[in-house]
Amino acid sequence: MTQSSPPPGRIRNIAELARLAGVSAGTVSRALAGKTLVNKDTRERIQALAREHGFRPNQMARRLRVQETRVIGVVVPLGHEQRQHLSDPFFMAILGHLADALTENGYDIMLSRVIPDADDWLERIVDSGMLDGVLLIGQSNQYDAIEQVAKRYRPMVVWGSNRPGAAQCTVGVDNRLGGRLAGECLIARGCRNLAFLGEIDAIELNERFLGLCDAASAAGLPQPKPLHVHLASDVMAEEIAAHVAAFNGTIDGIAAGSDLIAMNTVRALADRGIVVPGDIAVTGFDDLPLAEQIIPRLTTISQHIAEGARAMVGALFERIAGEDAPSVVMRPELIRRDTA
Amino acid sequence: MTQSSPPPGRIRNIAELARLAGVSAGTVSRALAGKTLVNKDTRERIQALAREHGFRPNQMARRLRVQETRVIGVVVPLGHEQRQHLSDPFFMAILGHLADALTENGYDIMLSRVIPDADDWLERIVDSGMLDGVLLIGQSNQYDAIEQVAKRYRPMVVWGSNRPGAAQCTVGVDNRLGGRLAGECLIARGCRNLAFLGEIDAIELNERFLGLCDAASAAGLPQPKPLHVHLASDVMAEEIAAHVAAFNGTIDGIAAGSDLIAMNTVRALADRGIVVPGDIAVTGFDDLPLAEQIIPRLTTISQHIAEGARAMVGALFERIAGEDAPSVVMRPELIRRDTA
DNA sequence: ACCCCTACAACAATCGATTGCAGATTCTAT
DNA sequence: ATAGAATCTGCAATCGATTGTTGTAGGGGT
Repeated sequence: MTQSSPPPGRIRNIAELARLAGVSAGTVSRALAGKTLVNKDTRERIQALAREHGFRPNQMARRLRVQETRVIGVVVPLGHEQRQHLSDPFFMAILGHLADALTENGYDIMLSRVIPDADDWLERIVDSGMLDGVLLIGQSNQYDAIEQVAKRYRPMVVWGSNRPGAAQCTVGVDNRLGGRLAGECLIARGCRNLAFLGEIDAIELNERFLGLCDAASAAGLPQPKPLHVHLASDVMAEEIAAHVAAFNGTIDGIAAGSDLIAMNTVRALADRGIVVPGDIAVTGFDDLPLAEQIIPRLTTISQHIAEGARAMVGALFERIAGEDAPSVVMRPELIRRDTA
Repeated sequence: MTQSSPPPGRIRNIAELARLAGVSAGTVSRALAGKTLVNKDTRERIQALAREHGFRPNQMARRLRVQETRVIGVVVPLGHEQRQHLSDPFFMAILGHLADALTENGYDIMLSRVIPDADDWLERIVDSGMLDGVLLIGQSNQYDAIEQVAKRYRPMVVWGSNRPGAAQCTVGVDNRLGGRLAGECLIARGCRNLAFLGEIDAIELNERFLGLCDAASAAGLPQPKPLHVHLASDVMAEEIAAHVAAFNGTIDGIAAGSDLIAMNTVRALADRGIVVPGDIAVTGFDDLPLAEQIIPRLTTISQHIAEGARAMVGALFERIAGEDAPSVVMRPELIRRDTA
């Protein structure tokens, strides 16, 4: 608004500005950085000149020189499910919180949605020289590949499951416990025939399923049935509808692998006139904001996403500083609402 | 898996690899780039050596040199609503599609969530030297600031409204027409007292409201009431609940500014025992995937998000190539489902 | 008047890769 | 055997900023 005076001839680098100001490039650099090493008058004169010409130092050059990029890679590996979309609400919820925490600390975000075809996909990212650190959202089916890199590349934190003796620093909930909580909730309602809806190949969902089995056997119930559901949102709805159609009263409790799956399941059940939770009870997993905004409100297992995102960023900064942040395992929490 | 042989001493740059291979740095560079200028044997030998030592050229240096970064900035300006979160499902839906299109073309994504406090927020981004182009998601209340930059910086495309004579290249739907479609749908159902739920300061929502007014006056109905709703998801639900509580039967049709608002509205109405669409009809705006996964399925105005994202990326590439891609205005489309 | 110290600015090396140009080697043809 | 062409490879400049070191001018103390 107030500022105008279009730049006469555009200044492209520090050297040109230096010539214009009648000083050397080094002095301009220090002046723009606000260093006291350069005389207050010259400093302000140079800063004014830079402002007037709309000049800003090239960040690529600066970062190459200082060997610090202030960029964090946020990487979503889509190994088990290539068609899964970045718009998966869980990614987005956690990404939002990561973005908040990172931008507050002056870091930029490089977003990568990677399909791990070549086996050096993670190497390519961490060795690109473009990043000060990496946050991985989910382990997909790439646990070993991640482990390889974690052994030598420190500034990396992974959202996912923690296995004993792992080199990678993970943040996440105890998925197995979460699965058990869901199972116990369903069983307490009187459900006797449980099913699990989700993709068992992904390590996190697999553990949730195992937790559900724990709960079932503890109650002396038959082994829950795992029903496969792709994570790609376009086919998910049909798949779930097909599963639901095949129930025929054999199932009275469903633990969904995620809130998104739960939401689609409730939708599919309603389409067939099945009452939730009266006929079939349903639990979700994640506790997305969505879960309490829809009808009916989802009973679900909270992953404490906001807290987890903060923990990831905190751990990453410690590791960038050279310290050795440990993994974090959060306690999942049953949020009882309307579906179970 | 198969590859192992841990790198003996880590190679940090091309020069070290060159020494190891007994050639010059230039040759290594050409060899790794797969140029035929270097002998096939040496080329393969060097590539094998690089693979063995897990060496990858520093991208920062490369990009500085070739003056091309292969990074596109995706920027979300949060001017009118600083508390709005990146996890807004609309951002995320479009971001997902942008990410797909950009990664397919070999570009990386730098994600920025910007609160435009300093008036040079956009300059700082486009002049950083880190980006080959910029995609802006939403104009927020920064139309003029964007216009300023668009006059001199070509490779930028904006999701939002197109005003005649604008320098910025925009992609978006005709929001006013969309608003009118929503209004006409409600009126056709027999609604007589319309309300608009949304933040009128944002240019897009304002036009949707205007379109709703168009429909109302064309039908000889009173001016619809604009009811303010923050876009921050944590307060939105309460605000909407408060509006709904104040209706007392004075409103029978609601055009929501977005699907998210519509969803929360339906939820709030259900909580008060108000039947949708029987007592009050509701339309959304966006047509997120969500809209047909929830109960009840949302009647909404489609923004053709996927198509829009492709158009943005297409236009951006043309502009990067130096051509002069025009703005795109898409036709909004009424998607009739269960809420109106 | 002389010396020393401080404050400031210029010089030049550096970050790590790319690439135009020139020099060197090998090969072919005469 | 030798000119000439063809094919490689090395040298050095370049991208644009940062920063340790060196040099110089001015001021103050004796």
